[in-house]
Amino acid sequence: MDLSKLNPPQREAVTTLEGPLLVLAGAGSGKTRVITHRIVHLLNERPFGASARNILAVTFTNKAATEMKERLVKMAGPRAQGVLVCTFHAFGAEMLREDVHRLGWPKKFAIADMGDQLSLIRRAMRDHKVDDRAFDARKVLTLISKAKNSGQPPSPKPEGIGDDYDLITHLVYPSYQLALKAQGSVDFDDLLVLPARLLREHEDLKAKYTRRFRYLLVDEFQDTNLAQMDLLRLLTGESMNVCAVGDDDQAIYSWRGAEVKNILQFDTYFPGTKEVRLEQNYRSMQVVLDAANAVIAKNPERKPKRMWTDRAGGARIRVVKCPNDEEEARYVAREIEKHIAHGIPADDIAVLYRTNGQARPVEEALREKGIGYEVVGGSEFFDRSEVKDVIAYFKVIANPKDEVSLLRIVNVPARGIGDVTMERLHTHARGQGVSLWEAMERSEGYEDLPTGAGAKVREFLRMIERYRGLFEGGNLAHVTRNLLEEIGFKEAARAKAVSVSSGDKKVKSVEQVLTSLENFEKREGPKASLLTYLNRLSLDTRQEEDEDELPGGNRRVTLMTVHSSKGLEYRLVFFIGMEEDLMPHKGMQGEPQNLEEERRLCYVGITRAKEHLYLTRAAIRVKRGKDVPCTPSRFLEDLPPETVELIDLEAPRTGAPTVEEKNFFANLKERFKAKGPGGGPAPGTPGGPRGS
DNA sequence: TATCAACCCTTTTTT
DNA sequence: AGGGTTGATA
Repeated sequence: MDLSKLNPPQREAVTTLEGPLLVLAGAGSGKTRVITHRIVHLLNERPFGASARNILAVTFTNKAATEMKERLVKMAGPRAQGVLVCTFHAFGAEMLREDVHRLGWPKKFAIADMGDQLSLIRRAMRDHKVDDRAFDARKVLTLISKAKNSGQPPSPKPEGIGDDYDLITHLVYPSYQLALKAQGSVDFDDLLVLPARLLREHEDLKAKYTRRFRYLLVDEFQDTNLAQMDLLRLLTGESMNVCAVGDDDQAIYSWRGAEVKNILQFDTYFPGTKEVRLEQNYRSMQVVLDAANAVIAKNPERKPKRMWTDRAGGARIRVVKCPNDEEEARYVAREIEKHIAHGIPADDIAVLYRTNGQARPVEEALREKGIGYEVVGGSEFFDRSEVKDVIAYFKVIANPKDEVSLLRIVNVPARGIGDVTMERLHTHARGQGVSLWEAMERSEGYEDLPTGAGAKVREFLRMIERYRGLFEGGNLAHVTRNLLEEIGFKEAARAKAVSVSSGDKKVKSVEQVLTSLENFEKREGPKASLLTYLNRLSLDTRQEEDEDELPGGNRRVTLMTVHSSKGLEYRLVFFIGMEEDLMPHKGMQGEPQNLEEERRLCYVGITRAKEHLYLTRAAIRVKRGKDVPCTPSRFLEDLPPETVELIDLEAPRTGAPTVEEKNFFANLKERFKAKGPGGGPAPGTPGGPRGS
């Protein structure tokens, strides 16, 4: 490996192998390069005989993990296969897979998704006589998650209770945790908390893991939370060979409990930390970097740093005002078409937005033009009710104690087992202290149950048990097909639909589940089971790529939230919806820290661009089916005028610009004039707005 | 117990 | 706009 291609601080980060190391890596400073080179360097140097399996690299997403692993293998060959690259959560799941029984969970535990969590919380609320409609279960979930991540055990703590939600949380948290355990499940937070407990309470495990993982690397360290830090410290052990890479300016997950503190106080957790700063940006042109720096500079309390680049100049940033969100999308599609014609490959183009809902119009506009695209994240597929139903069948078959899923499917398709019946069974289950499933098994003796209802319940039970046996033999997709056929699932789904086309869509999504299951079996081979499939599903939200042939080869434009774009880069970036209440998002403006995080989010979005950047906004946007006038994002006003080219798409047929908008543009134009215009778009780039 | 119409609220971001 | 829930009716 050629270390001379690295700049001095990069080289230092790569070659400092022993002891704690904190790499403060600004946007585009070659962070990933440092991590991969460092791992390859470890493989080459073999300090104290260390080999690939002594290295653990933790990334933020599964996507990042896969990509890093691929890169490593490319750089270092097959010996890099032994390096473990994964997310904290995936790592935790792996640890639990082996040893969670020591904490009283079954070896075959399931991972509860957010829907499961909310159902359990709602039921716990009802058990505590809390109206689950008057109080938002999601808020309770957030509070429980915060409690877990800050190390609070599930015991009610009378002091420190503030408002109603605090009280409810203290009531509900223990019941929730008990219910979770009773159905043999763990939630996302448990994937971090329970492994830490294993290491803390079991010396042999601590020895096993610290001996195995002697070199730890953590990417995106600014977005780790307390539980992750805790786990990291336990894994690090005495050696403290830990390398954390991050950028406090890109901390955008505080809402999930991430603590920038982890980066700012790294040295107190790991005494003797060596700090390396990477301040040269290799990614973006000067213009883009100037804009990004101007936006982030307004945040107080950052680690001082100055990003610079030697890539002078660049195309001005297009700040585009569009009449409405639909026009915005069509403008984006038109420009993408032009840039592709000018030689920028589609897979070097990204459209970024604050909320997943903004993807819709863009998708439509791109489809209209026949431009291939891929939507990252946005679990739309797994949110469809028929998909959830099929998954719920899997969950019940894999784990009969999963009450949430059982209740979901017991009457889907309708088989005459209604709410009344299930309610009665539930009462019996409670009374006898058994699971709902067991109550169903014993239902023959229940007097309040009509014989017809009881018979149907037991018939359902036998059917599920029969399929449990069939699934044991592998052939998951095939068995699933039989199951769905037997219960008439597709027909029922189609019948439930409001229209023919939506019925077709439902059937198609069911078929997609089958395809995904088939692919999973192909990848995993004989060790594929329903449980491993379900666990992979909850840990890795990536959708399968469909293999459709596209006009422009298989290169696609990427559509995603700014959050998902962290760590990625594109030659051409569209950051859409640059409006107040969207970017920064509504409700994020009260607390100053929230606004600061929105600003960092904006910074992250801007710094994804290597060459061309568009910041678009709509004067009118459809929100919940209503036209809402929108004012420009305050962040636009922070852009240095000399980096900006203002474009105002023709006024719409309806809706004149608001006074604020007029003022804003007048203002920016004045500043623009004062600084002196720098001419039109840079050579070789497509022109401004033109009608279609 | 199933079905249909009226009403409701949603929306931040993700492992 | 869209899906989910509630309440009246078969």
